[in-house]
Amino acid sequence: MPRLRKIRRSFFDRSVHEVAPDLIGSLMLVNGVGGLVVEVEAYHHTDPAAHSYGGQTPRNGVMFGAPGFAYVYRSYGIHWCLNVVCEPQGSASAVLIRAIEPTAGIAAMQRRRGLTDPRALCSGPGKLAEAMAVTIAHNGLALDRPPFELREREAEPEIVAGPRIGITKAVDLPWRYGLKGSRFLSKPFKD
DNA sequence: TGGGCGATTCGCT
DNA sequence: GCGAATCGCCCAC
Repeated sequence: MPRLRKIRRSFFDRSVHEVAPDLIGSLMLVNGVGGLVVEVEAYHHTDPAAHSYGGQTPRNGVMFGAPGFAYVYRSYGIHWCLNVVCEPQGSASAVLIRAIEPTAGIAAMQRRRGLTDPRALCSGPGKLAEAMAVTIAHNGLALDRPPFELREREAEPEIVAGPRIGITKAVDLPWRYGLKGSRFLSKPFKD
């Protein structure tokens, strides 16, 4: 397997609507555990569904900082969700990582998740955070340094888009992106 | 200081 | 398909 090019922090210094689809197919590892990104969602600061929409708070502070850093928050009081901050500093926009196709450290993920089916390990934002052991401790960490490792995809994949999941505002915006035909999505895309 | 809510998941029907 | 679990965050009081 050829050595994949490392994703630099400048990769994220672009519109979420460019970064989000460009992340599909890339390799994301945390302490060597992870796989290929197959599903993401874009959250723009002008978007009522974005955490940053109502202004800066202690929770979402990282979103207002520099691009290329991890924004981690707790969802429903139970799960952790991993985002990557995008766009020029201060625009408070991010991409939520929603699903990953496991390729590395599968045994560790199976142990953390308490199940073995590879398709169930990372098919949802809370699931992949648990499988990759992402917590609030990762909030604000740079994505181009350990424990994170991101590598560019080799070829341009076929990408599908659709409405985002689990939100109550701006529900019609088609800002969910996925790898076409992937069996590792949190939910199938409607054709 | 307190109540409502949420970028979810899982088990049960 | 539906609803409970579960708790940090945030704004109103």
